[in-house]
Amino acid sequence: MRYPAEETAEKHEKILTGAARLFRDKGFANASVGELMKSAGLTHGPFYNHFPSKEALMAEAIEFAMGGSLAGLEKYRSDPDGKAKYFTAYLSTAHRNNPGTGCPMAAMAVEVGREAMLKEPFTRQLKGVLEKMMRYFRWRSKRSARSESIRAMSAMVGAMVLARAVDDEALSAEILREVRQGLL
Amino acid sequence: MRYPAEETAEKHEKILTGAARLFRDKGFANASVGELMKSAGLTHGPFYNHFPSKEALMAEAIEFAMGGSLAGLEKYRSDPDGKAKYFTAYLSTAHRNNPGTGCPMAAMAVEVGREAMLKEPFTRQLKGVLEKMMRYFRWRSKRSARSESIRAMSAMVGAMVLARAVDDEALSAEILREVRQGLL
DNA sequence: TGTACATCAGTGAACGCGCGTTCACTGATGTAC
DNA sequence: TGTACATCAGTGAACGCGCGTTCACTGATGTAC
Repeated sequence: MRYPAEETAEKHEKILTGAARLFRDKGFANASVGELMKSAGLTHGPFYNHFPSKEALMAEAIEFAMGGSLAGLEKYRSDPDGKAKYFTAYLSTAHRNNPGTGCPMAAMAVEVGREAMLKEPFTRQLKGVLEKMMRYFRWRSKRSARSESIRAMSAMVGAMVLARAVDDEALSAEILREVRQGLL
Repeated sequence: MRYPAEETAEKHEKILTGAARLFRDKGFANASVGELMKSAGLTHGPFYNHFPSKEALMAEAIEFAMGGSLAGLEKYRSDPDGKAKYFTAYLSTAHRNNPGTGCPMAAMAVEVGREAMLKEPFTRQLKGVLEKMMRYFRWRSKRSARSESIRAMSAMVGAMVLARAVDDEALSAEILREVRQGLL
């Protein structure tokens, strides 16, 4: 049956939100179209009314999730302690334990590296994150802002990836703590 | 037909070598048992003569690949410039372009984080790498060796993961370069 | 040392399963007159 | 304003496919006598 246009747009958004979470939690390969649609409260059929393919949804989900990260940076803007607060929130066990709502770079970048079609949106959004980090935080100097941002981003992503893969709670927490202290 | 015992051991090794490469290149989910066996010059059937399941092979492949990384550290041992050489080799475009023979942490850690059974071997081997980094390289002080090793490892893994996901050669090279300069 | 037989890794067809994707159908909504 | 009809997102069965895994069979090797 036909549905009001606004409901359709709402459902598109719901699929995207669920996909952004499930892709980060389980990876692109392990999150099935049926599961994604279920998370939006629909059966799997109408998926193709919204997206031309699973790969197209992956690309949109990357944009969506990275856009969320970008928006998340706003609240640290023009806070003199913004940088320290951001690093501390990023390198927390809460973030480690919730990949589905966490940093898309830590959760998705490895798979993006294997799928050429996903690199373009990822790269574009990463540039946006980098620019905001440079502008919103207080770095040692204006000249070093870009270098420092790249180094901080790499250290945080690496720490999160390793902390999640490690079985030993003490070591996992140590990785997060050491990298945080190295950055502050 | 029956085969000499040494050939069987050789084939086991061949499957493992191929798996360690293919898992790093394509990810666990995207490397099929059939493909793995083909890379060892066999049909898919006898896989279960060698391994009880694909998951068991994943665990062995992690051990094998991480063991290779560990062995690779030996050549930097007791070279006063060992640390700088290691960081430079790690953060090279050659390494970035060849995940299949590169760092298992950068290639596998995200998926390990999603599969409880794989965390134990990964964690054990990571501890080995960390210990060798502490002992083989010259750090600012003995007391800071562990912190510095953890920070360097995190920065390198993060840089590699991001450099591989990025579409823009200039930015990808910049990430590797900046992190290298930050560590030296 | 020679012969008969048990061993067991490799073969390749087959299994059930879940995947991404397609499609004929439904029926409330929006629109033409 | 009321009526007839076209629209189109959702339904759910079905498609072909490749996956991990199983299995009856093969036949050179190793071993018992």
